[in-house]
Amino acid sequence: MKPKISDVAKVAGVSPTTVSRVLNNRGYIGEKTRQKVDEAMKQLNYFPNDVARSLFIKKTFLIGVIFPTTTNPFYGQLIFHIENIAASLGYKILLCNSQGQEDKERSYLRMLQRNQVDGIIAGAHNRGVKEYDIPTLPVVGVDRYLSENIPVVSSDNYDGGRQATQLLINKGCRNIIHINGPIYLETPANLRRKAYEDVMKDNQLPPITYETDGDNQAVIKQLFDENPRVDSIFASDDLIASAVIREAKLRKRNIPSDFKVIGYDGTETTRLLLPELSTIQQPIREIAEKTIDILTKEINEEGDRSQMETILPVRLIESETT
Amino acid sequence: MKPKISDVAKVAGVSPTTVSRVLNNRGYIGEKTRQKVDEAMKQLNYFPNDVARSLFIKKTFLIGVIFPTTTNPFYGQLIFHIENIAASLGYKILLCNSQGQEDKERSYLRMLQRNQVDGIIAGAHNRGVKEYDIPTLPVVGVDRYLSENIPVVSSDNYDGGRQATQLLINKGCRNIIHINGPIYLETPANLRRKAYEDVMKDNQLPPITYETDGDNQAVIKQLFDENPRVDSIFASDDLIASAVIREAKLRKRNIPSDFKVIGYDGTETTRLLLPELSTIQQPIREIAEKTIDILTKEINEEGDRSQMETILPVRLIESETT
DNA sequence: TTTCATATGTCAACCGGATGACATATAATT
DNA sequence: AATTATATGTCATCCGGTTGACATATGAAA
Repeated sequence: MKPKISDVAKVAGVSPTTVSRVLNNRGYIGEKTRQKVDEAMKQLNYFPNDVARSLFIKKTFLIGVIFPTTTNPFYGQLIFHIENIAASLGYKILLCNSQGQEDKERSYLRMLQRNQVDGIIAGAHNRGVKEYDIPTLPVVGVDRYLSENIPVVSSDNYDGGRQATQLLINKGCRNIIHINGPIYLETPANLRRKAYEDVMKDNQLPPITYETDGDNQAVIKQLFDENPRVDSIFASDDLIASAVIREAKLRKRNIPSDFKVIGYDGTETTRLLLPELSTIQQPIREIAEKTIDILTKEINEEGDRSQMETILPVRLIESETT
Repeated sequence: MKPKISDVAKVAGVSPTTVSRVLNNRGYIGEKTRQKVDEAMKQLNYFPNDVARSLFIKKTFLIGVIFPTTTNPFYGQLIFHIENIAASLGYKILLCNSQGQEDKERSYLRMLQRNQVDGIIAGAHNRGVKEYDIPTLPVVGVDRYLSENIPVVSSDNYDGGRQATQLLINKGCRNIIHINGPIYLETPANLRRKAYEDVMKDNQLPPITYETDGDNQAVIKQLFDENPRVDSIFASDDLIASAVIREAKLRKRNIPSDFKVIGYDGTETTRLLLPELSTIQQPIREIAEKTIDILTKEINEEGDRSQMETILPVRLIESETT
């Protein structure tokens, strides 16, 4: 049986209350007593039961984190930083991979509430999941509009889209196509596409966009078939950009002289595996920092309801595909 | 204030015990009563408090997961599958990024015990962290020997190393160099190197190994400088392999005619970003499955202490760098 | 000598829910 | 009419730790 406070008290020869006082540094405690208690805890290999503690203090120091999948390098890196910063503040992470499925998202939300998390960070969101509006529970969205009452942190997607498109134009491209993931999500990431369209129009160029539903390869083939004169592609993330490069090489296009590609995200993993890819790098660490900052302030009821949207600057990385 | 069982009872016009009976499906419950209770719960937006429940039943359905970092695509994908399978069994994941630091690992272990996790899955391990030997708590290691009493799940690293080396030899390479990450970890992954050395010796070829401490690029440059005649490299993971390719291209080596590279891991992300890389693919999903299978059996005290090591087969992916 | 800060103990209530014991009531069976 | 399965209520206890109230003891300062 796991030892409890009363067991520690017996071994140390003090009262349970005294042990609790030592644990929580409350009231008067003598130096010798503290030592006796510490020794007893070590001897019994005692660990305070945070479940019991949480029940009483009505706080778990748990943060629920919902993203589509840790497999994607962007989310993997973002979650790493979130966990990291949270841990430094004494918070622990309950991990949820929603996989873009509404029902999973809903059931995770129930689960997190049953577990009495102190707050939720979510970057997954299907239209129609209204369950995020929980009056009693702080929630922060990352790159996703969850509800009018929920603060969002994202990078400057519009500026990123603008920079990417402008770069291609500056390099002399005219037949620039944008390709993005599922657009039905109400996400600030759609601004990348909007910026692309705006910049194209400003330059009297016709915007053409494709959308992948997951099968990147098929859509990209179609794109090339339907647009033989395409001279560059702005992909809404680096994975798609990579598939584009692949297909372009198969079609004997010369990168970057004959054909240019720029991606989006600029994760550590992409930089390592595909350093030649030009891309728009998101400030992942800063997004994590800001998100936790807002969330913990809401948890401690110091939330600033005036700033509902936080936008962080992106950085253009010019490499060898542009 | 969050509603509790007694609030639900009041609204439904029944006793708290009856509500608890409905929640746990225990004893006799009338259909009308069940409906009244369900409605009351919906009306109050009631969620059972799992903290209180856990305290009483002495089970949290929490699994602590400790790996170096979710940023690495191998761990990201592994954790995704672990979370996924765990969720389907009603378990939740407490995520820990140890970053290869002993002190972090230790403090995570304390944290997990305080939180009364039902079990721990760990793939991080620094020599000297003996705290994994927790008599009362099921632990399973992934690709890491944590202690003599802790079961390990890994892929067949020796066979992977053998296949990789043999492939290079079969392709006519003779100056094959192995490069791996920090080797001081007591990990089955060291078998990759052992296999490389064995195969080389079997073929009367001198094994040469390099070790990176994190700064891949520097070590790789040094490797090329010191071994101008190197004709192929077996890297212990795909990220290193990618850096090797990078450097080889800088040195105008022609891949694969003039110079060959094979990596290790074969994650989804690598396959997407660097599909041309030949590699040894680990069965990540199966590793996750087996790990959880062993862990849950230990949690339910159906553990099979005879099988302390589980080794799953790897798969050679021949692509364009060999 | 009195006063007070320090140190520790005892005791009870509480956090929210689970559960066993027991009482009671209704309706269906025998 | 007696028995039994079904349905619900009351009550107390427990899970492990926190906290406030109150008592008591000691040594130092006033």
